[in-house]
Amino acid sequence: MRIGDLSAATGASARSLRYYEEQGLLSSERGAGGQRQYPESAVERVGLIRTLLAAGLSTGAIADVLPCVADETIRTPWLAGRLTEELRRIEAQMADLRRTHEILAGLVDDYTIGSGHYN
Amino acid sequence: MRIGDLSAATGASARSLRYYEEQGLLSSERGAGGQRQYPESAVERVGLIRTLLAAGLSTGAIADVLPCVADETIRTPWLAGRLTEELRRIEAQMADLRRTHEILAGLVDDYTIGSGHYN
DNA sequence: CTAAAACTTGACACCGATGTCAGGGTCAAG
DNA sequence: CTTGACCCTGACATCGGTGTCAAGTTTTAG
Repeated sequence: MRIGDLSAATGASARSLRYYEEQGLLSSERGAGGQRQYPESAVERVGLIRTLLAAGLSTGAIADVLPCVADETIRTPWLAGRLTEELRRIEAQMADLRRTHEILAGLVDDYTIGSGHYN
Repeated sequence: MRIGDLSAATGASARSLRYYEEQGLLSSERGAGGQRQYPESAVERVGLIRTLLAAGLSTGAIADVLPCVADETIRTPWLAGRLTEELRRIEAQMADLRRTHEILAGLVDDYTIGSGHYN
């Protein structure tokens, strides 16, 4: 498939797909005219990339982690450390979100109760 | 207290504190020489601002929500909508984080098991 | 009084993923 | 062949919170 097809299949813009390749997250064959050619499996890979991006991982972090996902035999101690580092970041971020969620949810509850009973 | 004290007390840089004021999140009295003067309560307020920022709320969103936190009588339907909007954003973000957390945690487990039993 | 420390405003720089535009190739259908 | 859709590279713009530097004012300690 060409870049437009992959874009349509994943929701990522062609710009983003080229960027992922530039950052080493995605590879492509080039046809005669120099146009990118992707295997079907690229759809899944882009999905994974987007998932990781959505969780706040940088392209650099993803570049570190992706080989590990692709080839399970690549398991260096360094990589394990890298993974747990990102896990800690995610856990911290979730804690931040929970705190704010509680605050805002509390306000909404007050509002609902207040408007229902007192306003 | 002056800006340096507030900075020390909250961990926010003086630059950030001025920025928060510029964005309408924080107010200050000005002394004779034009220097900012904060009440003790500012410490807590800055803490709240930072919590909300850490959860990914923009200064604009915080500006919308803060009056509501400060004065509980301010409860317009619009504000309730604004709050739930942010709540949904936060929930979506937590879902993204959970997905990635599972992926990465799975890899770490594989690594641990693998190194323990097979490597 | 003086020097250092703290403050003021204003401006510019950064990061990182993405948008967008320009100028030029490629490909498929008529 | 031609035309329109698609693709290529390269470059510059964007956003938002923060860092940082500059030049000038205020406060505080000696």
